[in-house]
Amino acid sequence: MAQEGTQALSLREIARRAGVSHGAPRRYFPTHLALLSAIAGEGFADLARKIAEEAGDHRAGPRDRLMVLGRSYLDFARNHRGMFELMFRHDLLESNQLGLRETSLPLFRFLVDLVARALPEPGAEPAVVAGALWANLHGIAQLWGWGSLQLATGVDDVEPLLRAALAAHLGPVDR
Amino acid sequence: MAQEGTQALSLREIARRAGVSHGAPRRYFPTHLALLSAIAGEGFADLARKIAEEAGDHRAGPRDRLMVLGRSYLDFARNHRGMFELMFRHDLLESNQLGLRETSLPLFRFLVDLVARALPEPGAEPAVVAGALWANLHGIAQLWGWGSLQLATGVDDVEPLLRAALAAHLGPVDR
DNA sequence: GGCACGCCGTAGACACTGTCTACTCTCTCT
DNA sequence: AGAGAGAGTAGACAGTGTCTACGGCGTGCC
Repeated sequence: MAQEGTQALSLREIARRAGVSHGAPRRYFPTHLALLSAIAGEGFADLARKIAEEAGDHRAGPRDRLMVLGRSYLDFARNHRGMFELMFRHDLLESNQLGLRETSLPLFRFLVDLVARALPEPGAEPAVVAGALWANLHGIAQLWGWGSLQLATGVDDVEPLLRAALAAHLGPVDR
Repeated sequence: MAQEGTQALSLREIARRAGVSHGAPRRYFPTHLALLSAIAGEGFADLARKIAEEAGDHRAGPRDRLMVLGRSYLDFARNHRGMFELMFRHDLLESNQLGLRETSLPLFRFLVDLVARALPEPGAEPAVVAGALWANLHGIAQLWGWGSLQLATGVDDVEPLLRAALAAHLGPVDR
């Protein structure tokens, strides 16, 4: 159900699985895009929950928690490919139904907070570093998801890339 | 024409614009996906050409050329949004028609080469660093493209993010 | 108690889409 | 001249998202 391809998301197919007629969803979602946006919103909520669970351990250091966060992000992208792709479909974010774009803000603030505490020198702007780090995670998730990175780098495990990304943005681990 | 949305890419619409009947494209491309793959292939060729032009100046240092490369990548993503999205559509790369995935390999090799020469210490694996850097560029392009990064970081210019990404993966600029 | 009114779902129409197939036209080669 | 291949047309088919008319159903009001 998590990765059945985009044809399983047709309005009529969704209605069919719900056991209702093809016109029924229209009572609740004015358009197909609105329905998909709602589903994507659920995805963002799931991701936030998962990350809060796994990276929420306050006893661990910020650097370790960022590592866990990154792994959670990549895991989510891999294990829920269809959902991940749906969440970042540009036509959904473009129309911005249900404030979908804002949905990722709390998650980002969590990231900024961790980055601010993990940064070695207080000179760098945490929001910018966090933005660059998020972009890096996201890019790895995307490119890895469709095999480009494996093909290009010859690596078959995503861990070294994650490690490299964190070391790059937060400085080497030994300090 | 570069950003008219996905509905302009319907098989029948393409045929209409070409002034032929809806069945004609089928002579050359067995399926809609194959046609889109061919278009995406053109996109990769364009991007490679643009980058070779702009970052191909051998007199400049590798670090500066990487900066130019990054800017080219982000420019391309911004100025050809529809094409950029098409190029990295997972269903195209999945089906891998016309070896679409391999199309980006020369470009990546170019990147690895530059990274290898720009890296401060020879200890790091250039392919991994290049992969992480590519992912970072790609992530910035994506997230920036739909406004999430602007919203999250409060920045309205990509340049600081690009600078941060390069500094992160290649070390600070003053060395 | 009768009844109007929302809410919810159904079913059909409409204009699309991608694919498949039968058909025509035109050019080339023998 | 005639056959065959290549290229394009046009119609059918199942499927899609949206729109509209219609039918139950319960609730509140007089």
